[in-house]
Amino acid sequence: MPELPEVEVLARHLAPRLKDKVILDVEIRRARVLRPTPPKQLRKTLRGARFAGLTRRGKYLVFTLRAAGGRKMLDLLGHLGMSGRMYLQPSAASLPKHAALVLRLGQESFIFEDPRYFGRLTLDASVISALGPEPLGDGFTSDYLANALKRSAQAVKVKLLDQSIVAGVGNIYASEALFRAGIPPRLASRRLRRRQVEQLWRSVREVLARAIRLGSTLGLDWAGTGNNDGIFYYGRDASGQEFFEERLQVYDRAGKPCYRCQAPIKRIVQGGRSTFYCPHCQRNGDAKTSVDGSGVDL
DNA sequence: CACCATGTTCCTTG
DNA sequence: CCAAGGAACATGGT
Repeated sequence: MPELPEVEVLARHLAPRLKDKVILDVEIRRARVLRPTPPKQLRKTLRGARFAGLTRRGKYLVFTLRAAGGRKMLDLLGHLGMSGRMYLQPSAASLPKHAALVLRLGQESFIFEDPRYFGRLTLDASVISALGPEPLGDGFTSDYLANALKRSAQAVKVKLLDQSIVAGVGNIYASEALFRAGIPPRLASRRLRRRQVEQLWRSVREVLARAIRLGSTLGLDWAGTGNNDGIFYYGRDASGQEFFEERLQVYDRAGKPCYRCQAPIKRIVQGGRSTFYCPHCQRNGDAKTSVDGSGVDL
């Protein structure tokens, strides 16, 4: 379930529930997700530690813990990969099939499950330093983006997925942001005009901010027992209806009519990943390409 | 059976 | 040295 908005909503959800909880025991069921931390070290470090804070950086969760007994603080890094989930459940409940790691907190247990085991929960925080600025933070300006794009011949869509340029944009919101900005995904990033960079910069922020807002109001079922399993790309509301208040405009809509112009949405492959776009709304003409250039709306 | 999937990392090629 | 492309990771859904 991962991209910046989902991770952000998850962090907000978990933070107050984990605060001050003590890790009584650690069950490692798939050591692969700890990489590169050795299981023994993780167990020793976490046992007796107390949750102090939870933040997000890019698509990573950063759990801050106070080490057992001492005043030493440590960071535990979480990443959901493609299919990961993290949630609390009653300790007596049975574990999901693909539980990778369980932290026993008393009445409740913290579960990290991930069918594909691409996700991570590790003491190695080195990856964080390679991340670009937070798209919703002050470090991400249109000047910064212009500079980051200006020398590369790589397609702008591929560039948006580069976590060292901006942290947290994934395959879904990259397509969404380009649609909103009216920019063709195959355009070489160095070919963007200044106005397009500006629109892209704004669109990235708007698309992510809207998704966070949507996810914050859904009443998600983090354990995945119901319809709303914490993924809010797709999903249904309480009555089983697909909720569709202006959600995804192009992603996974190949062949369906563009909401803006009715032209069929196209799917192409870039860097081995699907890209969806509207061939009519996202042309490189100079004129009125922006789908929505109005309010900043954060 | 075939193909697709929200992500990252490693290896090869140019 | 760097940029770009592709495979690998592992499982499930359609």
